Amino acid sequence: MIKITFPDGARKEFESGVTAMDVAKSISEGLARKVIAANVNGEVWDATRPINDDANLILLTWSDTDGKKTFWHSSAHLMAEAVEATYPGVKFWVGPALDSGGFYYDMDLGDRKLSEEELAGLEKKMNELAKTNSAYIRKEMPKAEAVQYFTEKGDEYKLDLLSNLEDGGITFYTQGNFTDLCRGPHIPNTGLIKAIKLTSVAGAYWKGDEKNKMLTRVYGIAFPAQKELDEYLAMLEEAKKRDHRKLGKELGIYTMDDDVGPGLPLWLPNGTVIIEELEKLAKETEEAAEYKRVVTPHIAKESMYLTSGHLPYYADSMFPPMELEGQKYYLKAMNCPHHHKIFDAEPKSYKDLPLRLAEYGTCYRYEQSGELFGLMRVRCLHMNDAHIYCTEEQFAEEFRAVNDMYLKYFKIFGIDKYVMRLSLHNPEKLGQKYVDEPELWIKTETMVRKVLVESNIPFVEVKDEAAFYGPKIDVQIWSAIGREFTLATNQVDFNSGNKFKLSYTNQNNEPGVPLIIHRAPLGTHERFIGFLLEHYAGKFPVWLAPLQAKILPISDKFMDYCKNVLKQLKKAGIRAEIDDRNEKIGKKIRDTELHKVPYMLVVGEKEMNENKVSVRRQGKGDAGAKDVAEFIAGVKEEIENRENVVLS
RNA sequence: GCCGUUGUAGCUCAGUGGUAGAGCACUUCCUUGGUAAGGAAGAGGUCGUGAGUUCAAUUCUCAUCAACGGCUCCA
Repeated sequence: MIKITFPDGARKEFESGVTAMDVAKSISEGLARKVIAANVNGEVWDATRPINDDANLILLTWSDTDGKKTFWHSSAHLMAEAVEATYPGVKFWVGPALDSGGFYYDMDLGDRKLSEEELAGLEKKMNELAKTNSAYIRKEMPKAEAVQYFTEKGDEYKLDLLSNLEDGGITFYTQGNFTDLCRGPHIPNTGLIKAIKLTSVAGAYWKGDEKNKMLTRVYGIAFPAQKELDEYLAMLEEAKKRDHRKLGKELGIYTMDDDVGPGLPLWLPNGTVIIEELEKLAKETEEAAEYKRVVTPHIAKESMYLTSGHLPYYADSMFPPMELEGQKYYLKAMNCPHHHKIFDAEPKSYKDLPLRLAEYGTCYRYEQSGELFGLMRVRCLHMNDAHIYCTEEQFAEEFRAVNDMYLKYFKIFGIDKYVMRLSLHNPEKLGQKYVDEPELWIKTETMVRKVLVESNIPFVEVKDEAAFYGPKIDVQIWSAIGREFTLATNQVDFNSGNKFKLSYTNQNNEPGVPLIIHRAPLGTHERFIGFLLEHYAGKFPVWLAPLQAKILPISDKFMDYCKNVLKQLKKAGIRAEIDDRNEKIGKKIRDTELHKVPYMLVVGEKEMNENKVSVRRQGKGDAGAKDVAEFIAGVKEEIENRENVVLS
């Protein structure tokens, strides 16, 4: 007999070799039907795998994350079975569950191409196979035997997987006619998979290396009930409505034009208003933090990028040079070298430090064509850039001040769904991807970590993600459709000072090399506004809204009064317009609502006689009549405070 | 850059081997209407671009450009 301990601390005795499923059945049939896997002593196991020793047991169902992931991984196997049945000879690589939901399987279909139309056929086959209620059967196999099996099969992919596995504990899973090398675990049987949707087919490099062969990747999602699939698909539809590319078009924020070029957004008047409000915020904030503004050209000679070290290593990400007077000029992909030159323009003393140079600099990056993505990934970008030149002693405080600036901004915008990522170097790549200064790396990484810890900022550490000149903190956010982006960045640079021979005279009249902080708390106009569009679902707070109030006359009899109200609003600095179309009030309200204008001011005879406006807040309906002056005072305050009223 | 998909009016989308259609938006007229679509008429597209097949191409084929879903990349 063995003792099984449950999460609530209860203990119960069972025969050795009992399975989680048996345990579940001993509790109730209903529970047993729901169990899809088990957590045994902290490891996720098949619910059907015998437990031979005393163990802590958690029964996993669909409501557990590990339950869902097991379910999706088993769904990937089911898909592989359907693929193998449909396209014999296919070879499989890996088929994991995704943290974001669903699964994929990478496969080599030889010369065959898989089109999206064929996914429906595969789905149908999967549904048939699911209904056979085939059990997922686990089998351990010695490595030699496994190698022989795949050698005979001619499956170089699984042999590659095996080459990295230790003998012992190598397992295979079989359901129906499909057998796969797999560490598991799996759900008890295919019958649990009730609703399947194969979402897309894509290419994916083998092992994620672009030098390798491109495999075919099929993405899918599955659920234990049709209703959940329907809800999932509805959620995707909702997410699409938030997509900044759709909202950007609907709200007249930006446009792209074939003649201008890919990744080169044209900012429409509405988008430009937002840019100017953001710049105003940044300038106010930076002024208060004693930054100095600078302006630099969009191009520079090759020699500067040789100095900076960007050439030749990053030439691929820069637009090719233009040649003039026997010199090569590059469009700038970053502002730092220009700022370093400004630092270097006059001799510096320690009394000049920290020196903080800020610029909304225009950069051009030759992003690969397949990478462009609305406003989030573009080839022309405006960074909320600044470089802080400081001494080692000043560094921690400066770095902390930059972090505080981030947090202040995030509060203004109500940004709370993000991850701070501390990006560290990889010692194995010193001298290649990273500047070969092992001690400096450790030293600065420790400093940065300390600032984060002391500021009580939750963060994750990621190795091999640093900039080539130093560690950095990135703020990761997700687009409406789930793509991850770096919104803001705060980077340490202990290298460029030397490269540019930057120096200052210290208290002892000796030369010192400044440390540099690269920071962009608002990222770029492009990405930040793309993000804000999705964050607010287009319903900008009043201070950012391109149009803040729209005056809606009941009929044109009240036009003179409307013009008078408009004049007062404009005088108060409120962005306002009159809807002077020959339409009924319901139509005017509907159109203004759809354009997500924060305030609608309905004006008719009553309002005209009382010198009032009937206020309607976007998304909230009629808020009653107010004196014009009272309304203006309220809105002005809302704007000046940059109130972050988020409407549902 | 790579794999797959798509490209018809300002927007969303039908459609066809015999030189195109809807809704919304737009213009004009009627209506002067009180909190999410009043009515009528009109204008608007050489069907992404180039080439090929054909008596005939928006439709079929190829190339190219762009967008979309991924992969890789993101100093």
